[in-house]
Amino acid sequence: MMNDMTDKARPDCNDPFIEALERLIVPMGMPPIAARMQGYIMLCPEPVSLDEIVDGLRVSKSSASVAARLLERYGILRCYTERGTKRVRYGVTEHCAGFLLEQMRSIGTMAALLRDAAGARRDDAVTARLKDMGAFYARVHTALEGVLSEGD
Amino acid sequence: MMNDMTDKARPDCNDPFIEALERLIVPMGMPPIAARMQGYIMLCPEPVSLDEIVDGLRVSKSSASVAARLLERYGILRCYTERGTKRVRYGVTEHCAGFLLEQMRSIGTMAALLRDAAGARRDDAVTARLKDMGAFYARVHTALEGVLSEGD
DNA sequence: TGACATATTCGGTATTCACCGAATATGATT
DNA sequence: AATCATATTCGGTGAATACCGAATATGTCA
Repeated sequence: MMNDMTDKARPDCNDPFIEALERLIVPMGMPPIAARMQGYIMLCPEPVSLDEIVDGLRVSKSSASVAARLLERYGILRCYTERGTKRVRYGVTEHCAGFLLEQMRSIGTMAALLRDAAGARRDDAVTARLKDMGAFYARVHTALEGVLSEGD
Repeated sequence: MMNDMTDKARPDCNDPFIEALERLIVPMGMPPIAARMQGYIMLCPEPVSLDEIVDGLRVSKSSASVAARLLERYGILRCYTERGTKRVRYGVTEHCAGFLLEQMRSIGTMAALLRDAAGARRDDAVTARLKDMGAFYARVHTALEGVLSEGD
């Protein structure tokens, strides 16, 4: 039975790391509460319950629930359940790799879009440019794949 | 004196590439008109004027101006001026590298945030985790730097 | 300097997003 | 099946974003 965190181990919701992470990933499309939650849970030594997140971040239960589900879907958080209770806890995945996987995925998608667009074009200069870009993005995608699989 | 594009060479604003690119980068925080403009200009053989963009994408002149400036700031478009006229034209940069540079930059920033946060932590398990993550993100950043400089 | 062409800024408006608390759904136990 | 604890969904509301057209700024030429 995991204990709730003592006040000493509980992150401060105004921690500079949380604020900096929010400034980094919110402009990238991450909703604000999800961003802060990611930062908060990254600073927690153990997985935390929704109620602890609610207390720690001072947000509504429903907002916490929605954000946690989103982060789980992105591979940033992992959900832990427990026999005998409906309560769940969320902890960070290894490396919060969701952040990197999402970027790798978008680069791979871009490479595919460019390759498809090159196949559809009729102007030679545009076709050549799209092919060149597509190959470049594919190279970057392959490199990312390599370094991300080494990290396992 | 560059001629305006003929109808044959002018991209269709409903081109599948433009729509797919919009679906990819708008959720990443790119404003919709800027996303469509990027796709449109990537399909143009030559740099295009704001009026051509307005006609091609069916948006207001002011929206086109704001979006073009934003894409220029992101390193995705390049602005071409011409003696004797105030008119400007926008064309894509090499590889639209702004997309990749921005991702590399965010990974580098993440590595730095983690390193700083590890230095500030007092719980050993959290410190170790942040250090490990920071090193991982730094490795990915370095690999991206490598492959992006080869692309030049 | 004035006229004109062009880009940019500004304020208004509609739409979307973000967040909340209430209502509802769900899981566990007796 | 009833009860309770917990998570999730839903609808309302305010804030932020997106886009427009008018107003303004800016560059060029005579």
